[in-house]
Amino acid sequence: MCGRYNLFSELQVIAERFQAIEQEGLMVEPRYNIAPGQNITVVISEKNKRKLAVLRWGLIPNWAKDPKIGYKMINARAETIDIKPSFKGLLKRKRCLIAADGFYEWKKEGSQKQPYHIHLSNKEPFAFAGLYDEWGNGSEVIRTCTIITTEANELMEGIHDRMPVILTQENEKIWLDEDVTETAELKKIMVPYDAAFMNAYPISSFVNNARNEGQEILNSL
DNA sequence: CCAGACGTTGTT
DNA sequence: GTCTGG
DNA sequence: CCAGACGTTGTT
DNA sequence: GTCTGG
Repeated sequence: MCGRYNLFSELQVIAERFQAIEQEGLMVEPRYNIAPGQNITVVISEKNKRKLAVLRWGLIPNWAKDPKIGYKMINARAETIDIKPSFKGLLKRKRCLIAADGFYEWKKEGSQKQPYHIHLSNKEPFAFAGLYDEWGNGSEVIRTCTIITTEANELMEGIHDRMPVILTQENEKIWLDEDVTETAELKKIMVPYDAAFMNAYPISSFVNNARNEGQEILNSL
């Protein structure tokens, strides 16, 4: 699955990488330990114009009575996303890119858990496939999102059996294309990223506590 | 029809 | 054990 | 994801 | 809102 990640590239680099021009109230600080429940930077397309936006990680469906449900909805399985009532509708109309430089997974080693940092070999930022929604109860409005997961590729297999869906730049276009509503076409691109272009290495358990921040999180053990 | 859930992960 | 908060 | 709390009453 | 279970 994907329950923690990082985004430390400069805002300008991110905006350029995703061809996203407009920005609204953006998180500028580099983040090395992004956790569910926090505000994150995403790319949304409206009328074919890409813009950066800030959403809370942990989807609260618009029909939810209790927003606490968001703490459980941090991921959506690609395999069933088109049949689950919570995600089905969003897949057609509320897709977003979630900008990242890397993510963390914990490998079970007996009773221990060893965290790993996973990133692209070229060290460039990339995007998770995500869904978002807007929730309100009359007095407040919360915009939230979730990260889609798929089975592990050859690199991830040794660490964990699931991984987030990372889109190629070509597939990012399809994902943000508002004219694309065919589930089949979208399912085709929710697949494990090519392991040949990824790298993973063990890091300190300093990352475990979500209050910990700082570049040293990326240091190899 | 209405009522009630709606999620993923990992572990058992 | 289960839920909430970071 | 992991860490950390998890309760009520009455008093300050 | 939409789906499942009774």
